[in-house]
Amino acid sequence: MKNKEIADIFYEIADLLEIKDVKFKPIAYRRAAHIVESLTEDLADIEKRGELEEIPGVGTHIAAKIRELLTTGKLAYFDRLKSEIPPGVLELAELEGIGPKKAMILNRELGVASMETLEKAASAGKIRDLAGFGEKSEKNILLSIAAKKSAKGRVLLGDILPVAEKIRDELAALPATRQIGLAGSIRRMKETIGDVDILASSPEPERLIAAFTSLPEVSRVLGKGPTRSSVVLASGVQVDLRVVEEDQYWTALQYFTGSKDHNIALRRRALEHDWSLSEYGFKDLNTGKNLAVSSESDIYRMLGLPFIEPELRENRGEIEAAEKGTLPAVVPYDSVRGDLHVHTTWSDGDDTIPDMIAAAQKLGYRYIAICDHARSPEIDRGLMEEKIVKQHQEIDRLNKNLDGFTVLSGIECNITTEGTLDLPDQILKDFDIVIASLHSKLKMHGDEQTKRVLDAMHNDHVDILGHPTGRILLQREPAALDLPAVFEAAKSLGIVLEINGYPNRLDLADTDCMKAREYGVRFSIGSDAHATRDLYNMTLGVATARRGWIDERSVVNTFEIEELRKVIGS
DNA sequence: GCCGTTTTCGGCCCGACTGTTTTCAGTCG
Repeated sequence: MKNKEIADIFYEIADLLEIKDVKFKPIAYRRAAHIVESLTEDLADIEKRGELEEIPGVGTHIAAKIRELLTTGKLAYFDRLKSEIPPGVLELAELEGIGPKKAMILNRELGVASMETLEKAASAGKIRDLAGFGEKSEKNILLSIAAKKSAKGRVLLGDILPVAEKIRDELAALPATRQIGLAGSIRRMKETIGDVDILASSPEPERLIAAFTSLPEVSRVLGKGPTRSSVVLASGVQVDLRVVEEDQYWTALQYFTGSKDHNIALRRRALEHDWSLSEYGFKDLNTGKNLAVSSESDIYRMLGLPFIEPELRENRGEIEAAEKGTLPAVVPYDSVRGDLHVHTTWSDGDDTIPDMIAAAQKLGYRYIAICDHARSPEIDRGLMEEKIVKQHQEIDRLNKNLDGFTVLSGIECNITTEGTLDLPDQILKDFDIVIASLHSKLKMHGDEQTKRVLDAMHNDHVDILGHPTGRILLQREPAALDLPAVFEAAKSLGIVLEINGYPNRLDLADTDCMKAREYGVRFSIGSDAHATRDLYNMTLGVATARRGWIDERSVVNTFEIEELRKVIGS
């Protein structure tokens, strides 16, 4: 049984215990689940060494449950819990405004066990008579059900980030606004976003909130108070605005950036100093006085820690690493010198090579690698061999007239089901850079899939493994690869692993980056641009690398062209 | 159920908003 499956069971146990109104255990299970999920080693291996109990958050009882799951694949305690909770109650508790308590009351009093039966009961006016409910809650339940039905759930960071930035900028322009910034998961640059958090300070919070709720993008106002408001956009995305006093902005920004687990860990730490940390600041519990803070760095410094970048705040060991001074200096957004994965009209791109050069120069890049697709059964706009010669002639011609900028001739090859590439070696040798990528048969069995990728990596001409797992966010699971074997091979063969910045790929994923970096491999961040506007995907790729704890020297496209050429042997 | 340079027992992050109440529970983030 894999770590992820065990973590999921612990998460569900936490939910079930919460429904049963058991105190504190849900926190313990959730904490254990979170830590298990972010381990870089298999629980089975840790168990073999008898070191389960040394995992933070895992004590005698949870360790025993991990052992039971590893050996039998089942957990009696989990099965018993499930049998004690009426089916459907968990589903009810997922509705906005319904928690464990109300879900249980609805089930007990009305026999409601699904969204459908709840909708019927609400429509029939049966809910308003229950103790603790009223007409308003009945109406809100119907609204929540409608919202749930139409909700797309999480959205891609790349889709929502520009929208959020626009709203932020609109509010920033108001006279009532002092400081303003994005917070929450969007500031941490998580690959998908549930809702958007915006934090502001203002001497006139009500005025700011009134402006916010009447923005043209807003389709429904969920709540509106003197310090916070929630709205839903026409796209179905929820946006929360909090307004605080100016001197509370930094602690509030830290607080609302999260993650929740990161904050809980920080607050624990604050309590060790007899301080209470909240969005309103530090409070000395002995004197009752507030401690001044004038930046986010101040908060970390007071807790004896260096500043922790928002992208790292996931409670994946960043606090411990910060404490030990082993936190990596993650790759800066402005350190990228070029883009190594760019398509053009030569294959399935929308813009020409000169267009892409001009756009790249605007971004301050020193080079780009044109990596159009090779012709494959899967890619019908890919390049035939005779066109490759012509493309190289164009690139040579363009390079002669460029000063301080280099166009590298590259190709994105498809890895065939047999683990070969779709171009012969005598052609591959003429490229500066060769990316090998999976585009088809992503559901192959794990052993076969891994062999296929490893075989391709053994081709001497391959420089980069493109979007290594082939996942499509919210759509397609990653291929069942033995990633440790791939990382090992990348290290020994000198193959660079791509962090693909295309909004629905972000592949390698942040957590895979964290694992890969332990092997000492190198990465390239590529936009996979199919048009000039896509070059901005680089930001998403860098964000993913940062979330994966990758430093600048591990990313080859932060190198100047001479050093890059040495790495890719061109 | 976990954890301990103030604890092996007694804590476990903390505040806003809503809708139900007539002082507060539940939910959310």
